[in-house]
Amino acid sequence: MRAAPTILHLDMDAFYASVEQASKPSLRGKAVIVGGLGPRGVVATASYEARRFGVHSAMPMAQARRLCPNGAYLIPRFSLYRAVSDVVMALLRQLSPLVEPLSLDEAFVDLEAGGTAFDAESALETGQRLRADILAATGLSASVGLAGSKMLAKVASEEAKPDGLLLIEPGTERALLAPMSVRTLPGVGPATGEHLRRAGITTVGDLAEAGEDELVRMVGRAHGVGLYRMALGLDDRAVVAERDAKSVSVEDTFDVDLHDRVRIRNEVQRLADRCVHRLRESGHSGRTIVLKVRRYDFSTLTRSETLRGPTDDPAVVREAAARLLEAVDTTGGVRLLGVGVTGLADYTQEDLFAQSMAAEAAAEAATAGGGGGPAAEPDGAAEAGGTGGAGGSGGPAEPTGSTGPGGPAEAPEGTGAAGEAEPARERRWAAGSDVQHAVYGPGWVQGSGVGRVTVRFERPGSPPGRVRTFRVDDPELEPSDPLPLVGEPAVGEPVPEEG
DNA sequence: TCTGGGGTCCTCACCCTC
DNA sequence: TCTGGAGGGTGAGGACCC
Repeated sequence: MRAAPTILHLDMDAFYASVEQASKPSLRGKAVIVGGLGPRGVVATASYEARRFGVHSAMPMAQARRLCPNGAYLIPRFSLYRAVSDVVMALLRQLSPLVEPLSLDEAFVDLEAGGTAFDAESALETGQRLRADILAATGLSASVGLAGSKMLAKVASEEAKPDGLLLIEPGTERALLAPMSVRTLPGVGPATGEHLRRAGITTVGDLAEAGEDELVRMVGRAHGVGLYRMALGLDDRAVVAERDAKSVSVEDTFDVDLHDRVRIRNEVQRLADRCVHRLRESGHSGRTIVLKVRRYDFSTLTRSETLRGPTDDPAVVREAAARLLEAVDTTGGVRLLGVGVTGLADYTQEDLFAQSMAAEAAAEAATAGGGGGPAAEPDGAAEAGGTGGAGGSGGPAEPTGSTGPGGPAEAPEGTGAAGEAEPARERRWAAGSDVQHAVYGPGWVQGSGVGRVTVRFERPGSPPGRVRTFRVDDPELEPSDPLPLVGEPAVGEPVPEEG
């Protein structure tokens, strides 16, 4: 039996870059590249204008700058992207209760389950209406794929990009897929693609011809069976609305490799705290602690330890991470450190009991005048990016992307100047971030350096605004929250001048 | 100036128990 | 008592995705 083409795959076009263009009118039609701006940053999203220069996601930012020196380079503003994504996902949920978000800008929808489509005609109509609704609600374009399965719907939206819609008619799948590159199929990345190419398999048609046994021999059981079925256009995975997280992790890449063992230890502790913070936010505890280390030569290793029971105690995670670090040789330097927790469990009574015991023990230790042990730290120590005083390290680390070009270097290692009044740090203005000026109103940072910050005063829906330069410590300039892309009345705000 | 961050899934090796 | 195999748990690494 052929499935009706009622699985919809939605893909927002160049999402982060499009949001930036919508919120910054002077960037419309220009090459916009969003990603980490530090020396080790990579491109998260490039606008279609930037793609014409060969810039694409996951490319090192330095390479992107060489290819497209006149592009606008911006840091990601996830809070804004999340807000826009919420609007889009709400529109999808009006179509069906079965919506499976894959990321901020992508989702599957089972239209039949929502009663909004039951055949090709009604699916097409729904898809077109959805694209129009998204445009009206966000000002952004989206591509839609419609087919009888998730895999084919995703292939369809990929083919429809940008700003298009494609429906794959039941019965035409194999003929459509056959000439396509194996890389079209989800799960075939650079390594598998190269592996297949060496065996003379470059198209989906070649995959189908090779047969299941041959593919299993080449790429393993699970992958081989899956690949063969996809090559035949077969995919019966259901759209799943709710998925449980399986792990929580945090990691930082450093602008400069870390060598100092004390500093490395401190960073691991800080990451452990951040990880626990995220773990608690998600309402989980976890049993296996994972330490990730990427060394100076980009070789990556992980070390893990499974506890007797799940925990969300920062002291326990810190200690486990520290133990794991002891077994890792870091001579030569490390460029990335990460701490993760897997084997997640729901919050349980046992956990609460264990924690209260730990808290009691900590309180006792404190009253006994011990002091110092990490286990004695109050709960608040898990707060991410908190006061920074707990760790005693030389100030918070600078993850890649946080500094602008030519920004001040991170604090020197081992400067434990606790107690001494630190010299006031120069205010930093990351390119692309939102600001509010007491006189000129809302704007965004176009660039900064040598004590100056350049701001363009414009807002979503306004004409391109004018640029002004201020001292970085100008008291009239404040960081601000992003403005909504659509529907914000510009009452009482100064109107940007045409520049 | 090479190569982010947060995930998922799979494979393989090793150890232990039955 | 010894041996072999199955199967689960654990640890490490690789590939992939957005």
